[in-house]
Amino acid sequence: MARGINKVILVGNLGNDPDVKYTQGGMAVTRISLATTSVRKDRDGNTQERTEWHRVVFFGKLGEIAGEYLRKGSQVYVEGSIRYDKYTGQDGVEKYSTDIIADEMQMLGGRGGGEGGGGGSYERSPRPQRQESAPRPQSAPSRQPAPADDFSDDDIPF
Amino acid sequence: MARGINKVILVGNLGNDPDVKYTQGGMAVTRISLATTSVRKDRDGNTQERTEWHRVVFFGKLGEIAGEYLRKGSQVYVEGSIRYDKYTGQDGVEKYSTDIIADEMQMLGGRGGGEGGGGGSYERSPRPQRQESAPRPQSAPSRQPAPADDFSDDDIPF
Amino acid sequence: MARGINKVILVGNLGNDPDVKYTQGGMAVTRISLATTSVRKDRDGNTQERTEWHRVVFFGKLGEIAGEYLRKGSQVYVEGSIRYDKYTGQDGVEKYSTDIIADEMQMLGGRGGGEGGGGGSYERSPRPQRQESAPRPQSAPSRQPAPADDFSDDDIPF
Amino acid sequence: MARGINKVILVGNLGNDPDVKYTQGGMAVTRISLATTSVRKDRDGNTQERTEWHRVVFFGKLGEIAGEYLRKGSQVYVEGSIRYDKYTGQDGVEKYSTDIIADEMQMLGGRGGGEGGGGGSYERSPRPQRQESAPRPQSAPSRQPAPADDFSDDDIPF
DNA sequence: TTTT
DNA sequence: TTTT
Repeated sequence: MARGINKVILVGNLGNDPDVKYTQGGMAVTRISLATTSVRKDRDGNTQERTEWHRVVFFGKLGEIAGEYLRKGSQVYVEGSIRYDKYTGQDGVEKYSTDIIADEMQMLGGRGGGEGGGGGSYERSPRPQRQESAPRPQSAPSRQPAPADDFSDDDIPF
Repeated sequence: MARGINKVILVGNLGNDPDVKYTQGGMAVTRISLATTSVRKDRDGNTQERTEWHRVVFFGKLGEIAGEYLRKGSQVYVEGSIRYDKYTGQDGVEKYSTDIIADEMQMLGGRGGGEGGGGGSYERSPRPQRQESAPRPQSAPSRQPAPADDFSDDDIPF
Repeated sequence: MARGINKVILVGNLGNDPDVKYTQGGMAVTRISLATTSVRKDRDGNTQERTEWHRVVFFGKLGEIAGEYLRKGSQVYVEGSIRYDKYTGQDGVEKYSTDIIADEMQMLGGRGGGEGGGGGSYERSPRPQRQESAPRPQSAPSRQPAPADDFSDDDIPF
Repeated sequence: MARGINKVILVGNLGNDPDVKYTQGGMAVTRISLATTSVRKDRDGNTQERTEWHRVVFFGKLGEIAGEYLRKGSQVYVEGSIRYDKYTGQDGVEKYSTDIIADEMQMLGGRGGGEGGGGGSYERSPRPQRQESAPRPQSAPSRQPAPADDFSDDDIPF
């Protein structure tokens, strides 16, 4: 449960190769710098461009895939959320940073700038539940008021 | 892995109470009819309205929550994807239907029209992996090139 | 002013070249068929694919650009809204259709599948304000290959 | 034309009443602070909350509407883009800020927290085309409480 | 600083 | 009907 929606959708190109690090626990933390450019005409009719550089972070399996397949120049679709952080720099001054925490990624263009090329979409892996054994979901009612006749006993369909 | 993005974001009101059914396996399949209205001025300056009625489907845990908390008139945020189906009606004629398969929902407005009221956001539960035992993720490299110094050993953070 | 949000975001590939028609008033109405594919593992661990074919419609200037630059196989980002229509077929039977009305488009991949290639983003032009004499858009070709028979001479519809 | 997609979708509650200022040219520049809260379970099964405070900016007509109808506590849907700015503070130190530039807004919940209540959606007005004499917008109040000192007399910025 |  |  949460309260509110915080969703970001980006399509842009990487300004550099991804930066991949690992936590002590072995989780990948991959960062990219992603450019999106918008264009408008100013009041004198001149075309003006402005580029935003987004700091995008991928965790876990998604971070490994990003680190492996993305390269400087790659075009990529990213979906995630905004996170604002405040920290104290080495100079003792309070600083602020903004990151996009990715939870879905799709390489675009067939060969985005890297050699591996190829498009493909990946989702952030669900956090593994920490539990002794996987109990049967308690949410399923013991008695069904009415069958959903157009779905078999499979799990959630497409 | 997938190829393409198919994403729908809706904010609207329910035209009726949810319709909850269950598969033989006990999975909830809840359907709602969601109205979104757009307004424009026609060439004569008159205001014209048009309402789309979306058929939204919630599966599993999300379907149970939708069935429990949503009511006719409730305002809700839904995120999901479009699914087109083709089937043969009882009259032998081919028919087409379009559904929005929800994977996130948030009740809006503090008391959307039902008594339970209250807002809150819910995500579609991840499909449980079917496996003998949960093996340690092979994706974690045996050796880490560099520690991600700003994340502890926790799982994926906020 | 409106009531509700009806938003669709697609990234996919064209199954065919665009179909461009013009209203009697000279407005372009361009249709494409856009594929998005999702993949999941079924309960037996087998990979299953499912492709949705979206009918996307571009009006006006955006329709002209889509018709000019998109080609079969092109990868494209589309943003728009869902519209459901009900009509009576030639056989007297009521039918339903679902279209995505585009209001933003971006060609992806650096060379979308056509020769013109190159990416770029375009927005639906605002509806021209009613004015003394509506000059014929200069971008409309002097000869229309085919009338868009299902749209009157109005400006961009809902 | 542009290159890239930079899209943000937020649903949240205002932490304070809107701050409305006007440029010397009479354009409203309204700022709100919008909270979105996410919840997760940490590895010990405890519920953890994290709230992001988004700085959202509305320009022009949209800014006037936001200033008029939104209030502390109001729930609102906002669509826009992210803009990162870098500036030198009064202390001579370089600082960074992140804003969400809104181009669509919808009040939620039937009575957003203010008296006017009611939901409704508004889009950013298209930039007026350069014209002989730019008439002063009639919607701008005859007296501006405070100048929006960080925007010149230009129209809606990036 | 909001909200539940 | 696309794409990988």
